[in-house]
Amino acid sequence: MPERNIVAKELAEILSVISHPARVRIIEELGQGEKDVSELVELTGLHQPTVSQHLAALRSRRLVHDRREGRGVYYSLSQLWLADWLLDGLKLIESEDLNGSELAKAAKKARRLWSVRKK
Amino acid sequence: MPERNIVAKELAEILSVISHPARVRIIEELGQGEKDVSELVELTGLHQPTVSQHLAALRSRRLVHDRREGRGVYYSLSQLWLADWLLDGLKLIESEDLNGSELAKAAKKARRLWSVRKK
DNA sequence: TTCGTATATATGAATATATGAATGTAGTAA
DNA sequence: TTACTACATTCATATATTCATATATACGAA
Repeated sequence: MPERNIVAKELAEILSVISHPARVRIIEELGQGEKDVSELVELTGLHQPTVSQHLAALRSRRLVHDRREGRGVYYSLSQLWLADWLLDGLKLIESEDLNGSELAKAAKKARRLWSVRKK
Repeated sequence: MPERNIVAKELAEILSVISHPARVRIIEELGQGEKDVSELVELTGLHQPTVSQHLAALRSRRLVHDRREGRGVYYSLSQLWLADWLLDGLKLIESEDLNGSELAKAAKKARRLWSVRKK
């Protein structure tokens, strides 16, 4: 079944672009709406070049889209549901150690925080 | 927001366990139901030690559960919806290059194949 | 043009991950 | 016990990622 292997490989590649703490954070922040690099730097507490590098990785897979306006470059999710899909994945953490571990609680809280889409 | 960072890190860690072609395949195969190592070796065409290593990775995050019966060790998904969730992620491929590229077509086909849960 | 701000890219050292070969262990049958 | 089958682990090597620093580019204002 070479077809399944090809698709599995592609999917794995996309997932590995996503599977980095900084990139998860960026995706969730962008789930709240378009932001420019400075905002993302501030929100994540990372160095600007680091943020740019992660954005480049996300861009390379077209997970995000960029738009230049004036001095800033504004990023948004190519598909807004990506953030929601990721949030659903949080359930993996929530039930991982079954009974309300600290981590599971944090995950629930984060899911609540992030799933509110601010206007 | 240290809470978000902790959760993002955890989620990223789980995603990186998943984000390997062999592990995606294994998860999807297990989405069809419990299988022992030999079956997985045959289905994926990988060497047995390789399959065992990937299973160990998935086990370490409790994404799969193992059960010994006679000679074989049977694996199953800790949460069946994990396979479905992953399949939803395939939409990322399907829409990535917009108009029906070969890859997008393959992804659609794979999603059909895998989303049928055999009895 | 020059200056300042915002963002991107290049480099290199540290670290992490993957792969394949060899070996180890657990159970079954005789 | 021995031999066989099924599976797991270890280790060495190869390869890839990551982060910080330095440098480059793009644009607006003056």
